[in-house]
Amino acid sequence: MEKLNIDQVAKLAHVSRSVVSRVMNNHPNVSDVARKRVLEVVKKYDYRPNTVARSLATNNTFEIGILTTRRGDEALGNGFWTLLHLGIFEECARRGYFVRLSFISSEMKDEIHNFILNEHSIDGLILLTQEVTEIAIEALSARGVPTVLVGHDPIHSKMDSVDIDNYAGAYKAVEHLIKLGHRKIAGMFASIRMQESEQRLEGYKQALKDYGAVEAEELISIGDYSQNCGYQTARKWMHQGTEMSGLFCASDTLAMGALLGLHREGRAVPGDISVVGFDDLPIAQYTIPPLTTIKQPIYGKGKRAAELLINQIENKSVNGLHENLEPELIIRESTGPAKPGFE
Amino acid sequence: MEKLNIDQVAKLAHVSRSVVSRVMNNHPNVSDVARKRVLEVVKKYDYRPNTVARSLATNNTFEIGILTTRRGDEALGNGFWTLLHLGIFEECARRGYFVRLSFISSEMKDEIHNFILNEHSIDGLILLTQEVTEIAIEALSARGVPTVLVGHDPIHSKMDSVDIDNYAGAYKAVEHLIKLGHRKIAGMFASIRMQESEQRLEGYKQALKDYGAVEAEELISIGDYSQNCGYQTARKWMHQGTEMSGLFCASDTLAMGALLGLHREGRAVPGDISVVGFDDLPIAQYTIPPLTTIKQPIYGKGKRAAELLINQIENKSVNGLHENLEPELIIRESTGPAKPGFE
DNA sequence: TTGTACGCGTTATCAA
DNA sequence: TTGATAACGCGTACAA
Repeated sequence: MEKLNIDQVAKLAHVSRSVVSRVMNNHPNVSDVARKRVLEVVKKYDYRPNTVARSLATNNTFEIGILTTRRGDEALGNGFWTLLHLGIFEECARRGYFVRLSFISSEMKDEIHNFILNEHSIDGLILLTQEVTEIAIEALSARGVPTVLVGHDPIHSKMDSVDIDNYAGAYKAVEHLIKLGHRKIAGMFASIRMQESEQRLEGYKQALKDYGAVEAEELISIGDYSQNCGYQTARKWMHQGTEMSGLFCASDTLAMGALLGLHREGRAVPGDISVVGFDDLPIAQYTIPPLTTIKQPIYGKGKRAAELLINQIENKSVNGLHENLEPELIIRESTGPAKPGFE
Repeated sequence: MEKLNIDQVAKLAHVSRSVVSRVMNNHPNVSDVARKRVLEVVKKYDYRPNTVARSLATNNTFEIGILTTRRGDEALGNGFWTLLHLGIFEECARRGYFVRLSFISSEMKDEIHNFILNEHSIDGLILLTQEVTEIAIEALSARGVPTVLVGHDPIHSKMDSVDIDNYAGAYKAVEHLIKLGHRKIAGMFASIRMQESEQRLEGYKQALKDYGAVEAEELISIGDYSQNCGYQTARKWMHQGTEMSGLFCASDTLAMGALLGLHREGRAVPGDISVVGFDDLPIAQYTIPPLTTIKQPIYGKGKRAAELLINQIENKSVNGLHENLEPELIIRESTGPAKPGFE
């Protein structure tokens, strides 16, 4: 069974190539008999138009690129990214687009030019994380590639972006602890150069303020999202004798590290300290104890980003849209009432 | 700054398009002065050859596809896949290939034909997991796409594949437990329809046999790799009063579930039961207690698969190569000596 | 409704 | 060493 091209199909169907092309692209103005003849040949020989030739003629590839942060194993290996990629992939598949995957770091700025942004090879781009945006945006701005950001970036407000309401998420987490009676609630955050992280910090602070709980600098740690950071910080606090009965971690990975750190220091969760995470990674159900956390729609974020991007590609309309999805409190077993008298 | 095409570059450099083409592709037989003139124009206008047109002319796309299992969130969200994807990506990037990402499940066999295997759009394919192989292989076999399997599949022995030595890994895990004095060692495995899983079971059994430890059907569970399965199985065994002092789990996710299950049932790890996992996911360092496990080179597996695939693409040589990488025992804190008198 | 002819931007062949 | 010219396979005005 040879591979046919459009001319051979046309000949076999006794029509011109235009007719074949119209049939393949569902264009109108094709007589029923012609269409039928073409479809028979197509089916018989399993004809598929050559994607590359089609791209050359139409100047679009039906392929989008996603740029993911390239960090260390620990940060990449937490399951967050696969879910995000999956959300993007499935929406793209639904609408007929392929997905090209890349991991980039700041060391490879040159490669981004030469490799990622190869001319005409993709229709659009999704940048995962503000970190990625900072790395790649310069190379992108020159060319006019449709782009969607996952994670708002105030500096690039003309670009579509999607995120969750980080402020609200953090607020809900702290509110939950407060309603359980906790007054001294520590917080672990990643670098506030990222808007996402800054807003989680703001939500945390505002909840403390609104409810009149203890606000103190020594109850706040700024580092990164790694388990290791959570672990080290928790141990440091315990060694220093920093008093707290609640702990909000701006990611589940931080929380996981903190859980281990607290365990090492002989503190019971939630007996001595209640812990809330952020993300609701699949593993959060299986920490010891299972983690109360703020669920963010990771898959949904990816899916929505893909939607926005494809809309942009197909309508040629740049919107400067900034969308927020809602996070949700998931109560498990790492939080409990504050001990009476502890305030 | 307009985008130029090869003809415009040629005109500006006062040469013919052929010369430009040769320069861009590092072909010989170009005079130094001509080369210099071309490179000046290229640099000045930031000219990049149109990838699509090039693909049409050369009939290769410098893009490979990877097919990942599409399972539930829990199974996808454990960090394994990102690492595997990263290994593939980085090797591809090094050799100038793009990576197209897809997630497939058995429900979408049609889409695999229509979408994934689109004509001429990729140069080769990596199938992650025997599961994926089973789903996609039929559609693939018709066309002659270079393919590499991650995870050996006895049925498709003519295709290149890469895996780790699953038998040896399991053997090492059990041997470790035995040397700590354990005699009753349970094992949790995934479906033995997968060669990978079957070999882990074999390694487990053989180690028991070689060292004269207890071999018993009731100490073996066959399910899947999910945390939930580990959790349920552990609880079931405890309820039934199944005696054991060691537990080998064929994945870290199983082990994580088991850890929680044992905890719920009031068993101390490693005080009452020592647990060994498999994979060494990044999270294995942060379970409570940190998990002793068999480390497999996840990133390296991806990298090696990409190497094999690109070799195949570029040498046009199908080898039927089956490569095994070595797993390694990582001792953390979930294993300890058997209690004296417990045998 | 159909068919012809041309363009998309390269690479490859072959003669000069 | 160079430069026409012919593919590569498809989409699409435009004319019929």
